[in-house]
Amino acid sequence: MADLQSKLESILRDATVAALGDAYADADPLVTPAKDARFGDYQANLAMGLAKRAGRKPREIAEAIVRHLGHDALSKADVAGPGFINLTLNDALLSGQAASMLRDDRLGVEAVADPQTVVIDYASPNLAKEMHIGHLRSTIIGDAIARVLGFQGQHIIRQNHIGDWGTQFGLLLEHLIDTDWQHSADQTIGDLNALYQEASRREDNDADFARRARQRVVALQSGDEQARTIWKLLIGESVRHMNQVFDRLGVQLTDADLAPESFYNDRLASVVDALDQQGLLHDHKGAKAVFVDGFKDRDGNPLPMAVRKADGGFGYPATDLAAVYYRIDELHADRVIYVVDSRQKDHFAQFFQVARQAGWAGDGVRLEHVGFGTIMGKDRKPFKTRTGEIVKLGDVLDEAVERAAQVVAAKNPELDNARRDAIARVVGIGAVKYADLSNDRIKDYVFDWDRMLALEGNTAPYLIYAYVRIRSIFRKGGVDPASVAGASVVLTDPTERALILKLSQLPRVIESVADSLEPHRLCTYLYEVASLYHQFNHTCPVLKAEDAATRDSRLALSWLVARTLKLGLGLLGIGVVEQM
RNA sequence: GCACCCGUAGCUCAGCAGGAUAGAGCAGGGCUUUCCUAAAGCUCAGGUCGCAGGUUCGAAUCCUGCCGGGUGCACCA
Repeated sequence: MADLQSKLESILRDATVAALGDAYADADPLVTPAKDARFGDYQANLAMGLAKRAGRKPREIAEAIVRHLGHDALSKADVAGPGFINLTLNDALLSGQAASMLRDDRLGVEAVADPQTVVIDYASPNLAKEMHIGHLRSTIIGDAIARVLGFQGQHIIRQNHIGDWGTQFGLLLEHLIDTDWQHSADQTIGDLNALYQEASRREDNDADFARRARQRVVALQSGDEQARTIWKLLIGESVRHMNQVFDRLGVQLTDADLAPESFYNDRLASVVDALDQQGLLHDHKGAKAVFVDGFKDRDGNPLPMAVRKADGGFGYPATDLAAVYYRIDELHADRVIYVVDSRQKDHFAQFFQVARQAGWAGDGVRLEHVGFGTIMGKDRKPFKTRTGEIVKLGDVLDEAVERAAQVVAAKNPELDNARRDAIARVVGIGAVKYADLSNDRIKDYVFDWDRMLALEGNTAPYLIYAYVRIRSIFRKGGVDPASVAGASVVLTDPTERALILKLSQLPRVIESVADSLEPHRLCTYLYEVASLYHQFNHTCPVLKAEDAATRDSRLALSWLVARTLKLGLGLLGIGVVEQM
């Protein structure tokens, strides 16, 4: 099922060739949804651009193309302004489009013909510390991207590149061994957090401790039994905690997706050797480093990327290089996506270039850093608690659910506690995620409870409410959605036309999110759908429609909206509820 | 110092592979409920799209230079 815009593009292309000749077969018809309903449904903007090439006036070209349109999909096509071609679709075509979307469980979004293998590296917290607000964005943006690409039919490989191997473990291990720590079953991540803070403090104040901690890392990485035993306990507890947070967030990451730094330990040497053999390694103050064109340090000297430190240990670039090699060579990635804070932009640019220079990433492989900005407090500084501490992710989720429960209780006091709390979990978590995803990811955004839980505007509660309203209609009317799925959609009101046009744009939106890796585009779209539905709802009675055919048509249209919202929110990792 | 990102209405944000009078929510003024949840809808007011050049038939959108704000430039990830 081709989407409307594709159909129009093909119609316009044919007309352009008919009007101007075969030489114009490659001209992009520049079809876009009309900016204003007064202009029609779609517009084609190619005439102005072709004027110079064809040596004719733009309006003349537009008129020639329109004369050759003569297609029964269009009820109207005319030329306006400097040469815009305004197109109005036949009602029958729109009805047909609605009917075929109703029949299609993918709502008109075709699976890609040639699926790619896409590796997505996201969440990737450092272990041994409790998850905090800084982990939110990577986790949910990455998850949304994985869902969207997965829905397209791409082969998705999630990689949670947890930091389980770095210096923080040296500190923690040394401290625990020092204090004769005994593991017990009821220890939690909170205890680990406290222990880590103690260890950090000692590092700052005790040079000997710091030295021993560094040695402990070496011991761990070379397989020392005592270190390994304690390390496994720490990792186990950290992963358990991480999974709890993922579970609450509704993130699709499991232990099967774990790709810890430690996993690459045995591969580091060979990766570094490979670079050496290609002559890419150079000495830098005793360390082995790669120098990448275009990167300079503060003094303007070439910037080294140390893959092997002077003490023989491997730097984090070595791990990243080993990982990208593994992902391309063994996982056969066509596309590797890193969802990481935009502050690491230079680092990614650097090692992507190394991967290309080393010949690991050929022309067919896309390496992409999906950067994102910082979550700010109302003071426009990085979001902290009132006392200036890092905000724990668990606390944020608790508060979100609590606040959502209050909002729901205020609006719908009849709900019993259990039901209200279940709704609050979906709405509260959804609100946090949506507030994040609906912003252009590259920008910083201000974390604001009131705004994210507001019932109006571009928020999760507004979208979920639109869904709830539709479910309520079906409930009150005692209508089984399956019974209207085959109904023919008739157009009686402009809002119905606007809705169908909007709904039919879903495939384009998905495509644009998949390409730009910007989930906020989907948010904007869903908000427009919900907003149009409320307008439709205001002017068009559904259950009390004038006749049975209109009623069924409107029920069918409502059902299509509900499915679009549910699917779209689902692709963002946000759930819906049946009532609220 | 060098590099990158951001700068759109009072506030929070869309729009930026160029297209018609720049959109939304909040806040402010006014209105709509015999009708499925008024958690809605309609409407008025509000903008030198940071500034200045350039490219173009056409620039918030592309290019250059400034001015603000932020970030990065480790043998830490």
